[in-house]
Amino acid sequence: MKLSKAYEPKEYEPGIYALWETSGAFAPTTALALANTERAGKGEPFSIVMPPPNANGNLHVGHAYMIPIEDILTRYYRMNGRDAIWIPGADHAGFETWVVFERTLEAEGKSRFDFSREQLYDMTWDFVEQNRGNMELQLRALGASCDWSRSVFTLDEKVVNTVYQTFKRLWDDKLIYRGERLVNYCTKHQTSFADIEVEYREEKTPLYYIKYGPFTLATTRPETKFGDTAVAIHPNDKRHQKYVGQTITVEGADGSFEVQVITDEMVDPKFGTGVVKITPAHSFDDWEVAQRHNLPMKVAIDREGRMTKAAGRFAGMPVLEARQAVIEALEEKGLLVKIDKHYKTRIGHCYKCGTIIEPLPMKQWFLKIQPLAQRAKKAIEDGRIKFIPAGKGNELIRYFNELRDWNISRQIPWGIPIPAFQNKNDPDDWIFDTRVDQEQIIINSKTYKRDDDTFDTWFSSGQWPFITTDYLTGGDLARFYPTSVMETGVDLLRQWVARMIMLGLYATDDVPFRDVFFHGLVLDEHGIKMSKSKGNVINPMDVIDEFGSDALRIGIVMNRSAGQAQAFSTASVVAGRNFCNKLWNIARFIEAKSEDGAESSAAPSLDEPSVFPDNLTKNFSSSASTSSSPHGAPEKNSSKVCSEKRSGEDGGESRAATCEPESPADHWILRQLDDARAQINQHIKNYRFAEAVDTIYHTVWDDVADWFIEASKVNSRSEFLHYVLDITLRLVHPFAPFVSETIWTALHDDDSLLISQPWPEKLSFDKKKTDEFDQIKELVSNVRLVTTQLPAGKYDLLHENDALIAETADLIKSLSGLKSVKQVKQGKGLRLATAGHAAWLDLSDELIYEHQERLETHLVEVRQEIAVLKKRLANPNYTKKAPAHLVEETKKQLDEKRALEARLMVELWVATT
RNA sequence: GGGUUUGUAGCUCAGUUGGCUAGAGCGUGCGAUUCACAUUCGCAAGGCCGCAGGUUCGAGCCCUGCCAGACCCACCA
Repeated sequence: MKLSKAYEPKEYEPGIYALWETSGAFAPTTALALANTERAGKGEPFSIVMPPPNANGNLHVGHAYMIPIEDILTRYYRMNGRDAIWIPGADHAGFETWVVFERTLEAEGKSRFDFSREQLYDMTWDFVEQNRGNMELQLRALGASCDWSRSVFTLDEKVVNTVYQTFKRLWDDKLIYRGERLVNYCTKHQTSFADIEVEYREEKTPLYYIKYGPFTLATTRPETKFGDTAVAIHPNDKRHQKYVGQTITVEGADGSFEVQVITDEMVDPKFGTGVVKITPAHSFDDWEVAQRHNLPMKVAIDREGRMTKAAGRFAGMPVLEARQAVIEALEEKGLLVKIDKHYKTRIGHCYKCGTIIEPLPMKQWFLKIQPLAQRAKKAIEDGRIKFIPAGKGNELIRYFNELRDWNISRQIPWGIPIPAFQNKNDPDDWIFDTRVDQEQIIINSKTYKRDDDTFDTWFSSGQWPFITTDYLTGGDLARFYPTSVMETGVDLLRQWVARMIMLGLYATDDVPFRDVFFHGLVLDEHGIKMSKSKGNVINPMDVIDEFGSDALRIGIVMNRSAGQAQAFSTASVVAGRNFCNKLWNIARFIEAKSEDGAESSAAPSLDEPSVFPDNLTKNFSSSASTSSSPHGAPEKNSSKVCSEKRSGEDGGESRAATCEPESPADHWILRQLDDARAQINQHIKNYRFAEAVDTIYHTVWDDVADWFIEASKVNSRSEFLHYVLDITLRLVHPFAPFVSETIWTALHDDDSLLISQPWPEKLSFDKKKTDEFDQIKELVSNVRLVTTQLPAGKYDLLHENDALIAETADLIKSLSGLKSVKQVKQGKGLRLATAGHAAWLDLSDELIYEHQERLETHLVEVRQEIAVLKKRLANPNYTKKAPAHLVEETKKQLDEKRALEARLMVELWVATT
């Protein structure tokens, strides 16, 4: 029985995930940490909170980058014995979900206004509940090793309770206030938006020049004229000074009205005519001006986007219609001077339905932000939060400085209701009360009516780290706050990360996380932003279906750096798939080897995938695993110690195998693995995931497969092969968890899981032996380089009693594809330019002659390098100022190059003689 | 208007505080190979590191200017 030739991810991934999940491996203080007392408590707890994906949606390709990163971190620190948790979540995605839900209502010919708030809330809840499972299944498909038992939905009771607690505290601290402000209002969705939720588009819109009392002014919105309460000029503008301070009468489209003439810096004398009409209720600029000058406000547009009574005979018209009608009326009256049809300006749109956002005055709940912002700013300046990439911290500091009060109300039912009630008889009397399920409450015989608004999603999301860890209530997860790292997209820097820092510091007196890693946008293959309208969206589930989850993980993490928007590359996913297959075949080879070496019952059984994973632990046999069974089976093939240290009471928790290296190849591969281990440690610590993947990729492929396994074909010990595989699997696991676990469970007949194994410790090896293998490698490369240029055929390698070559003759022969390696009295043929060892390729004179040109080229190159090095050393500034070790290094290089030159000259001399 | 950021091989991208011959994946060329893997193996070609200056013993990396792109923010009627 054999493993299938190629790794088939689909056959194994769901089963493997189920094994992890049912084994409890995702929980903090894992079996590993508990069982390994000497490892437990190593370092601080590690925690990461998942940015909750939309409960109602599907994961997109951005998640396919985010989840692997968070998973790599979690698996890595878990294997390192840290008390590690990754808390998943699901987002009710207030407005996003609301839009989708409202669309289904509309499809049924219904409107939100047909239902009460409670009904709408319940309907939406059911709607989300129906769809919620998908998202979580997709997270599993990506291999997310998060602790599902701790999953938090953004409308869970504990979320609401904490949000109310925070709101109450802010209220008591006088940081919450009710204010009339201009808000960005979508007349279709009937809700206001935060500034960052408005999508500005550059558009052509006519600029009308109209007569306005004694002035002519330019406006794009003549219909708002009914809301004008002033007209402004720049303080230094000489042209209209005589009117300043006066009240003038303006003839309009529907009768005349009076406005004051004021001066304000905001007016650009060079724009239009240098005169601006001020409409405080419908323009953000004008609102500001009105605040400064204490101007009255007239509302000309209502929440439906229609003209109010103030518009006289235009009342009830939609805005755009009114604009046209007003212009026609002005033209009739001779008040229209000209129209600039080429004028372009930026117009705000609802980012969901595209409706033009109407600035409207509205009573809203506001959070006084600056006290919170300044504290957050200081925390960043003090370096209490580390940003990756670092520049993002400075960006936040600037943002905090200019941040204005935050409108936290939304006019949609799908969200957390604002716990505030208004006295029916005194509109200014608001009280905090959490009985939001009641429309009105009576307190001290006064009737209070509920505010029907809900919180902005980011008000609750902003508290996510301390909510999910139950920090305020002191649950058992409280030890994980502040969380170790927040991993999220650059696009959420302001709307989410900034708010978590502000609210975290406010509510807990501590930063919500130590590090923030920002991932960039994943673009399509050509570097274009993915969008449904462009039809270039890549569905991660399709990619998994075709290439496997591990392949997607590797492919997407590879060649990517923090914060950068970068293209998705199918080629990289293919590389990832091939990598998994490579690892798989390494395991197959090692299995086959131990089969060869095993005499009797020791046959390993690598089962057909079709039976997998049900018979997972049964069908992959015992003796195939490292030579010592838990019951102490005798070791074979080696007098050296190969043992397995196990810990845990009833077996199966964790194991650390060791096996002494013997051959140069053994020592060498241990060094390579140890280097990889150390490098990955550094890379993970620095959040350099692409480099970490690169390291493991090349270690497995180049070192383990291409050199060590190749060498093992000549001479191998099953135990040591398994030992190498064991370490390799551990190193691979955080990056390609499925394939590594599949192999692991296949090789172990107990219940042990790779996910719970310890990360490799420092490996020891003999440097002399590793050097020997390096020399063998160099010789082999040299032979390959020469023979690949020659006609196909087998050649003989000659040496004059070289100990290493003699000892490893078979190995060299095999690796180089030689006919033989022979010891001779006198070397002849082509002398190879290999350091430290004299060896000749026994070639005919013609072949040597053909090789001559190559040699000459090589010699020229080497001589050029020598010249460069000599020049560098001849420079007194270099030898004086450069660090000593670099100068030494250069000298060493020069020596090496000269030696090489000498060898090449010998080769060439032989070739030409 | 302000800010951030990018420009490195045919393509997509790495290159950490300046320091060995600037790397990877894919692609390309030549060759090999039924015995772990064609999702294979070996070898190679391919780079004025956007342009021009500057600092330095030394610059892909630091500084200045320019060219080209991306993104974010902002109140121009």
